Amino acid sequence: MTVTLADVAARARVSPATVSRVLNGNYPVAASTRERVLRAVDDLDYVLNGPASSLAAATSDLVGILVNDIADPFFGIMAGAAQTEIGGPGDGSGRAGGEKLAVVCNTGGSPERELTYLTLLQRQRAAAVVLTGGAVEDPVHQAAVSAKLAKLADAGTRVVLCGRPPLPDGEAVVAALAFDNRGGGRRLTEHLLSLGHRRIGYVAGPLERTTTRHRLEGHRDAMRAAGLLGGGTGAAGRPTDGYDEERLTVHGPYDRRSGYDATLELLRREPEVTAIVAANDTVALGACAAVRDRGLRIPEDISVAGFDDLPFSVDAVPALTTVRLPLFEAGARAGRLAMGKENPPPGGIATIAAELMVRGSTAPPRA
Amino acid sequence: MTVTLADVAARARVSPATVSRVLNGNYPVAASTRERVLRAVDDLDYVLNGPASSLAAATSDLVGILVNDIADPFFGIMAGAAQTEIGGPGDGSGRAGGEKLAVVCNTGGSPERELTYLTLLQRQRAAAVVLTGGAVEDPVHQAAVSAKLAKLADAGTRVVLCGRPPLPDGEAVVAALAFDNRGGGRRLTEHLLSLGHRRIGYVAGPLERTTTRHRLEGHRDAMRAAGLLGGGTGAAGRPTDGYDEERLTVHGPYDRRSGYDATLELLRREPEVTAIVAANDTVALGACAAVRDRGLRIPEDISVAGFDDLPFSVDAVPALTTVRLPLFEAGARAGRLAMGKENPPPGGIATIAAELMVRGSTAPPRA
DNA sequence: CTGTTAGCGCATTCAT
DNA sequence: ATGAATGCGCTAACAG
Repeated sequence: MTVTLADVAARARVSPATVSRVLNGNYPVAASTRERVLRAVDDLDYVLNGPASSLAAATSDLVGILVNDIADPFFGIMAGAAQTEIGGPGDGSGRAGGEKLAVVCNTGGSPERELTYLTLLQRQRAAAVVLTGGAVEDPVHQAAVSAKLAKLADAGTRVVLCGRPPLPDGEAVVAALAFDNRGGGRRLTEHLLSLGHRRIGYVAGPLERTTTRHRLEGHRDAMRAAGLLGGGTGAAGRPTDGYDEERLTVHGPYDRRSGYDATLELLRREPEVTAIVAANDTVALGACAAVRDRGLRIPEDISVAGFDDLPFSVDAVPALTTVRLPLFEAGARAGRLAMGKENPPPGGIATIAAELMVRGSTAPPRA
Repeated sequence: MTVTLADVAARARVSPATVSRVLNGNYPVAASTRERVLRAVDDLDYVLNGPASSLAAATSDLVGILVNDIADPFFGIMAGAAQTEIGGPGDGSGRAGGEKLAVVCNTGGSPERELTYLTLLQRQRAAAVVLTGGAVEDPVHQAAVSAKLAKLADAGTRVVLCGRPPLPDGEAVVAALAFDNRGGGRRLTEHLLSLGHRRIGYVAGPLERTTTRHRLEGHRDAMRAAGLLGGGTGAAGRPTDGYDEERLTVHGPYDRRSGYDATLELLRREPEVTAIVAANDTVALGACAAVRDRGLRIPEDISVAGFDDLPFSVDAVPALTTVRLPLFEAGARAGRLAMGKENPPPGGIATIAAELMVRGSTAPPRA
C-alpha cells in the first residue's frame, strides 16, 4: 500500500541501493541517474520511512530540546533560536532533505518528566539533546540525569547544556553554556545599594534550582560586601546586622502570581522595605502589581528589579530595571554546538555574561 | 555492544516475544514472568529501540505539535497544555512506558517550514499531529498543507487543528478547534464604539493569515454596523463616511515592535485617532509604548486594546482591555483529541468562544 | 499464557 | 558508478 524505496527503485530502473544513495547524498551517483531517481520520488510521492532508516543506520535525525516551561518566553526564545540552527532554513520544497527534526520537550520543571524525556530521546536514538535552563539540585536526580546523559553520549548522542551549569562530571557533554547568574545578581543588587537602598526584599525562584541559588547568591554577595548581611553562605553564622536575610527572602515558582503574593508577604514582614528584587522579569511584573495594589508608587516609594530582560520588560511602566541575558544568541550557539557546526569552547564550558540594564523601575529611596 | 531485546529475553529465560509483550503491556503475561523480565530489563539497563519498534509496528509514539512562534506565550500555553495531555503524567520511573513523545515544532510562521515539519513527522510515522494558530491563506500553500494532512491521515496519523479554522476539505482531520476571532474582534470594537470612539486605528497582524483576517473582519463588522465604514468586505465599494478604513489600518508581524511602529504611523496619518486596537496583546504593548512616547496618556488621550489576554496583560499599566481566549483549555482539549481520549465535536468542528475583558486601558474619548 | 517464524524498509558491506 | 545480499531490533501473526 505505502510506497517504499523498492518501488522508487523499480520505477527509476535502478537498484534500491542507488535510490538510498541519492536520497542520502553521501555517495557519488551519476547525475543522470540521480535525476531519474528524483523524478521517480516525486512521481510516486515517496516519503522515506524514518524508523526503517534509523534502524538501519543506527541513528536518527531527531534532536531534542528540553525546556522547563514552554509557556515562558525565557525558554521559548532559547528553544526557537536553537531550532533555527538545527532545523536549517528549509529548502522550500517541503521534501525534507537531510534535515534534522528539532523538537522541543516540555518538562514543566519536573525531574521525572525530564528523565522520561531523556529516555524517550534515547530510545529514539536522538542525534543530539539540548538541555536548557536551570537544573534541579536534588543529588539523586542529578546523579540520574548525569548517568542518563552519559549513556546518551555513549550511544553517540551529542549533549549540550544551555543556560545550565556544567555537570559535576562533564565528560558526557559536548559543551555547557552557563549564564553568569551569580554575577548578574550581584551587579543588580550593587546597583540598588549604590542608589542608597539598604532594606531590600528578595522574591526568589523555586528552591533547589541552580538558577535560583546562583541569583540569590549574587544578591547576598553584594549585601555581604556592603556589610548588610551576617554569616554568608556556608560560613559560620554570626548575628546579622539588624535583620536577617531569611526574613527578607521569599521563594516561589517563576510566575507572575508568585511575584504578587511574595511581595505582599515581604511588605507585611518588613514595611520598611525600599526595594524588591525578583527572581525574573515575570515575577517582577507580579511584584509591581502587588506594590501598586498596596498603594505604593514605583520607583518613588519602592524600586523593583527583574532578571532576564524579556521583550516585554522594556514596555513595563515604568520600564523594568533588569539583567539582560543573551537568550537568543545562547540558544543559537547551543544549536550549532549540537549540530557540530561550531567548536566547543575550551574545556567545553563557556560562561555567558549578564548585563545590567538600568531603567525606570529603580531609583533612590525616599529620604 | 548495545543491549537488545534478545539479551533481555535470554537473561529472563523467556522468548523475545514475551519481553516485547511485557514492555508493551498490550497482552496478558503471567505476573511471575513479568517480574522476571522487568528485573532483567533493569539489570541490563535496557532501553527499547524506538526505530526498530516503530518499523515493526508501523507506527511510532511521536506526536508533533506545530506552532508559529515558540517564543510567543500564545503558542507556548497551547503547546504546553497539549503536551500535558499527551505526554501523560510520567510514571516517575523514568523508564518511559507506553508514553507518547509530544514534541513541539516551531515553524516560525513560514509555510515552507510548516510543510517540512509535516513531512518530517510523516517520515517518522507520527501517531498524531496538532497544528496550532492561524494558517497562511495562500491558496497554493493551503492546498499543499491539505494534501499533506490527507496523506498523514491516510497513514493513520491523527490530525487536530487548534486555534485554526477547519480545512476546506475537512475529511483529513479528527477535529478542528477554531477560536471565534471574528466575534471577539467585533465585540471589542463594539465596546469602543459604545464608549463613544469613532476614529479607531487598527494595528493588524501579518497579511494573509486567517487570524489576522478574522479579527480585522470582526472589527470592520462592528464599524460598519455603526455606519462608520463604507463598502464592506466583498461588497461593492461606495464612498466611505469621511475616512477610509485602509488609512486607519496598518499591518505588521505579531510582535512588540510592529505595534510600536504601526502606532506611530497611525498617529501620523490621523492625529485625531482616539483609540488603537491591536492584533494581539504583544502588539498592544508596543502600541502603548508608542502612545506614551508621543506624550499621550492611556486611556485619557487614547484607548488601547489587545487580543488573547496573555498572562502579562493584566499587569500592564493600565491593565489591558482585551479579548480572552481560553488557550490552555483549547490546547489541552486538542491534546486529548490527538490521543483519542476525547470524542470529536459534532462535525469535527468546534468554535471556541472569545470573551471581552474590559480593563483600564480603554475609556471614553476626551470630549 | 508462551514460543516460533517472518518480515517491517532501509543502509551498507562486498562485488562488479 | 551501480547492483546484490545481509541484517539492524523489534512486533505480530500463528501455533501450541
